[in-house]
Amino acid sequence: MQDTAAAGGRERLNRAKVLRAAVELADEGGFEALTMRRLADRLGVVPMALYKHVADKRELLDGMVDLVFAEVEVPVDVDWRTAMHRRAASMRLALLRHPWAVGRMETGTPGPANLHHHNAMMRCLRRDAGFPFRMAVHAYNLMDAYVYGFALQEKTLAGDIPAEAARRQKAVVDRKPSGLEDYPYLAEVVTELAKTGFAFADEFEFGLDLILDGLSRMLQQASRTAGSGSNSPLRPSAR
Amino acid sequence: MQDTAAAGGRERLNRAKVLRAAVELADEGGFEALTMRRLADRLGVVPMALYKHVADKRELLDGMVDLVFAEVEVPVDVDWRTAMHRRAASMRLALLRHPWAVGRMETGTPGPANLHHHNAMMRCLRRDAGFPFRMAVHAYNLMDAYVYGFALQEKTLAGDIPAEAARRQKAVVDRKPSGLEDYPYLAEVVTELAKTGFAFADEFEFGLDLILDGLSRMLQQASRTAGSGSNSPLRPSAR
DNA sequence: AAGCTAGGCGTACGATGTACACCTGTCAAG
DNA sequence: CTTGACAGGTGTACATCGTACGCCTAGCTT
Repeated sequence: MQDTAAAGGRERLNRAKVLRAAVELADEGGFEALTMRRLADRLGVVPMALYKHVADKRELLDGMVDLVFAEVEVPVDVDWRTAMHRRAASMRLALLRHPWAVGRMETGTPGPANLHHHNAMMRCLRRDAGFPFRMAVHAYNLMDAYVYGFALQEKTLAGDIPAEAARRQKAVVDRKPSGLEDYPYLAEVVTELAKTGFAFADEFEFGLDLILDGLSRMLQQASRTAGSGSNSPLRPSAR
Repeated sequence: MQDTAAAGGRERLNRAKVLRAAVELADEGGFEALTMRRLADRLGVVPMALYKHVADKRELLDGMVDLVFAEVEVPVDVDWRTAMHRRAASMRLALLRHPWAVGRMETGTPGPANLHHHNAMMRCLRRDAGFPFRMAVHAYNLMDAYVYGFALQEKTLAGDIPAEAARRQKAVVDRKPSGLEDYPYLAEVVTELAKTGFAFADEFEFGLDLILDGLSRMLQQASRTAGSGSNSPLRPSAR
């Protein structure tokens, strides 16, 4: 079968197929499962054949990351706050689908979907919301840091591979004889969250709403003081 | 000289020395420079000698991460807000000194410094600040997500290896003929920040203050409604 | 019909983590 | 003082990784 496929008229490979297969492979087995050899196997091809479509593994990763960016929506024609809320939620879900992408979204050479995404974000903040330039940069950085950081924690605490998370919790609980008794406040967290569970979606919403609240408050304040001559305070409360 | 050192009375290795050398190596050359062989070289020893002190590379990394945790201060005997501010700044600086640790602080098996740190954090939030349990968890998650996420961006945009950052900027600017002209809002960011520069420290403070503002506002509100019978709204503004 | 080229194949090399067997200096027990 | 156990350094070897280099062939252009 493999011979017939190799000898007969098999579909030709192309860059898009390689990238899609790579994403699937990484989704299924995690980042370390993504190997040029395994990727070639999955495509029914010899490892070196891949190099006719991607320059090297770094470029392959760049392409994969851009596919993830393409999955993230930046809504238009809604007020900036719901747009930012939806895009943050959308980014979180994309990173939940592709845990291997966490921490890699801004590395490597940015692809077209990446550039489009960032441009749409800045347009929303500047034109739609009306943030002054520096404040838009601040807002963007803050939101991105939160989303990426949250995705990172969600991945290491719950996701990637479930067995890993279980092992970690076990390691904390079964800590020698006394274990957590030296750490009463940590013990509270472990026992309490073991009872009630940990809802990442709610957790995410909490921080996101708090941040968006702060930003919109600051935006109102900036537009209020815009008419007067006072130099507007662009920082939250200063110390 | 190497022979004499090998033959003569060289200092014995121990776990702490191995960990310290590993941190130095990763600090200097980045994560991918940390190799069992190179680490052994630096210690004047054969690769397999390391395995008498660490079980494998994963355990080595666990130990290294715990050294980073040990560098992060959680101030006591100050009000919760300055404590949290100082600890966040301290964490950011530690991750700036050790970029390889970004995204790895909560992976692997937690070491003693890690446990101590988390316990101290929860103690500050629960006992000193007086947050109710769920709110303390929310607050901790929010702050950690922000700090880790910010460190991630700071590392990929500025740090790790400077040459990398320069190459990235170049790649965006020299984008074929038209380049950024399809992305006017992105272009604004590139040109504007090229002029004025990008102060990560200020950027960090902005987001941190905004978050701490939100948390302290929420804390006041929670303690105000604590006396009355109303079910306290533990969420920022809910949509 | 001729030959150019895109794209798949095979072999090979250096780097990596680490299993396994060995050797040796130090120190406690007899 | 001898002995023998053991902690700790050594050497060899293997599977797996990314990828450089050269060959081969099908199919399209001329």
